Amino acid sequence: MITIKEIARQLNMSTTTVSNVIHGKDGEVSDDTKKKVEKFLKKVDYVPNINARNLAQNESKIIGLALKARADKYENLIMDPFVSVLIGGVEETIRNAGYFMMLYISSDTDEIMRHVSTWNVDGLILFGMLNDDGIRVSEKYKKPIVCIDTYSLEGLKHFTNVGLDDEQGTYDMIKYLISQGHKKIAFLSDNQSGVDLARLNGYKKALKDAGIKYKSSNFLQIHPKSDEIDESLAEICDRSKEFTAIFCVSDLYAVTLISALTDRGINVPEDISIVGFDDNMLGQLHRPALTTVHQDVKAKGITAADTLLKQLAGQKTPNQIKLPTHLVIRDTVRKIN
Amino acid sequence: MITIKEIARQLNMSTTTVSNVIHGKDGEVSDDTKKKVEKFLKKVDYVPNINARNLAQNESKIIGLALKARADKYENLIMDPFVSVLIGGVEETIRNAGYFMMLYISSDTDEIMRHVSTWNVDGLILFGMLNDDGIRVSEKYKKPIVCIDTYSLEGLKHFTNVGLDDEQGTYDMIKYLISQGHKKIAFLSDNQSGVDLARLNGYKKALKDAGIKYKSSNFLQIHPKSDEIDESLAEICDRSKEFTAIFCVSDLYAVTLISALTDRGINVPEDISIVGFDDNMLGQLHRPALTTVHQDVKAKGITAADTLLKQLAGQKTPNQIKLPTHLVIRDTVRKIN
DNA sequence: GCGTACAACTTATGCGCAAAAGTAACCGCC
DNA sequence: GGCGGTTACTTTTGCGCATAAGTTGTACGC
Repeated sequence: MITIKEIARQLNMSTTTVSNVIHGKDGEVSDDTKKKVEKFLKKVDYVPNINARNLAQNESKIIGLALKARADKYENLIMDPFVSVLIGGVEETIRNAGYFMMLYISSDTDEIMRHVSTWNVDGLILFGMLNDDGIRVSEKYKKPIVCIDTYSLEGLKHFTNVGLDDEQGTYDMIKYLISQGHKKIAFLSDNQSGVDLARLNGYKKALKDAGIKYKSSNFLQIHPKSDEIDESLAEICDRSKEFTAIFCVSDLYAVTLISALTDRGINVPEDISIVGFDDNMLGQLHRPALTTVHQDVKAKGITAADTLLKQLAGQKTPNQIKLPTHLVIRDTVRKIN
Repeated sequence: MITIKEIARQLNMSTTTVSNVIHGKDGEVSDDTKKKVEKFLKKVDYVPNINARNLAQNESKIIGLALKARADKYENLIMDPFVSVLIGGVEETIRNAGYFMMLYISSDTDEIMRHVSTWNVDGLILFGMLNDDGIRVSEKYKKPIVCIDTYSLEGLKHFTNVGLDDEQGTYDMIKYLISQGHKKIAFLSDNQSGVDLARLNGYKKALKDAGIKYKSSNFLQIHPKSDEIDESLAEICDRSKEFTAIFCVSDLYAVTLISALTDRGINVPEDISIVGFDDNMLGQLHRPALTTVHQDVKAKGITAADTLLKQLAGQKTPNQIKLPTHLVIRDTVRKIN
């Protein structure tokens, strides 16, 4: 790798002059030398040593994307197309802005923090952090942080959140189910916090507005860990007669559930209606095609990255960005009387 | 961020002493000072500045994972669960070895090369490169390179390839189809090079061994670009009566095709048998569940990363690693007479 | 014809770290 | 008692870059 010093030596000039040309500092250098240097740079295919540059500038041009997986969801997380689309959106945006992306997947917040400080990343995008983790990280590192899908009022004082109007999206879907004659609607999720809680609230609100009483027994818990999922699916299938429709917090769960039901001879949507949330390829390719709440995951990644880049450029950004959702009516809901 | 210099000042000793403790150079430093320094390091939560360290050491502790997307497959690539599982496998392995992963997605080899040299990565994992690209990159940067799923005899002189026995896997599947009475078997792919070509060879070989003549018209070309895919699917569906079974080079294509067929009232496996390759969640969750060739994508990522780490440690590795495949018989193949 | 302003450079410094080279004290040994 | 060897340090250097500070040379105004 050729260095500025060597280039300067060969061109018989100072390193500062070369450096000035590299940084396009016109006015500091004559057109003549500028051309000469530029030609030479191209010839030797000069690439700056990023470590030296970063050391001198005290920046890194790296944006960290930390995916925190709950230990019990690890496999699931990385399998989910949601994640790769998100990564794709972030990477593309960051790269176009001249930044680099360092990906970090862990279930340990401390490990993530160590990683962040080691690399002195310029900014951080966090996904899947527990609410308090985001705060912990942001308090320790005074770098801009953008969280994705984090629900925490306290957190919003410390970082920007990019999310959805989860409550509204769910509300719309439940309202749609009710309009199709459904009253016994279950809510399937793996936890009752953050995003899932917001969706649960939308569910409750829609029921309430329709005069249907919320029953806690209609909250169906799925255990995503690979050695438990079959059991929890079996339980849910066994109880399927209690409901006419099940709202699942993700397409993944919806499709998984439909498979389990189908295997037991319970047909969707004839015997029971199933809806999801996300609108990813899983539901799109499924037959019957999944009725679901659409969210634009790539846009989420892009928005998160854009917001972070703005903050790095010193611009103000709202501390809460909610992307819209819309219903995608396909074939897994039956109209009943 | 506290520096070694500052620590040395506060402890009233030289930076070298501190540095020696950090690097565990016993014998260079007394137990007393060692303990003192270690205590202090813990107290101030010292984290080395990686840029300075890398500059001084001329290494980076970064492994680059470059995903090259053919421009027309970009969306597709990042959507495919294949990619996220692969990323997950690589990231996990690299992280456990104390390395970091920089992810780079691009359709431009030159851009990837620039990225590589900018960051002075210690090693590179390439996926989706055209065969010659890998050689170009490896000739320019004398760093260890591991390619995934690259078919190039020439390339194997320059780098290690981690792949599958694609030919055998396909051979086994076609043989199975034939054992189920199928003779008119189509081969669906989007190109005829690399992995797909190896699978095509397996297909041809199995036909030949069964005394069935290969017809080039049985090669079905799918155009994955979003504005062309519907058209090519329609074409294929229109011709579906010509075959009793279609081998698809990926589960994604298989499931996509089944959806298209189903939408036209053509049932799988009653009217036509469809098989895939990969065995990912797409086919697992599909009903009827997809009969496919299993490959362990995570193992692929892990193996690639492991191999690279070995090379970085100066160990010899084979220049060609083929992971095994096996058939997964599920419900998309009908036995015919 | 002298001071000033400015263009076009060069020299020097430091970012934080690792490591080579240097130093000083001490111990044992013939 | 002088010398090699060892221990436990310190001083110095340099990685490649950016930049602050310094140095020319020259055109211009009065």
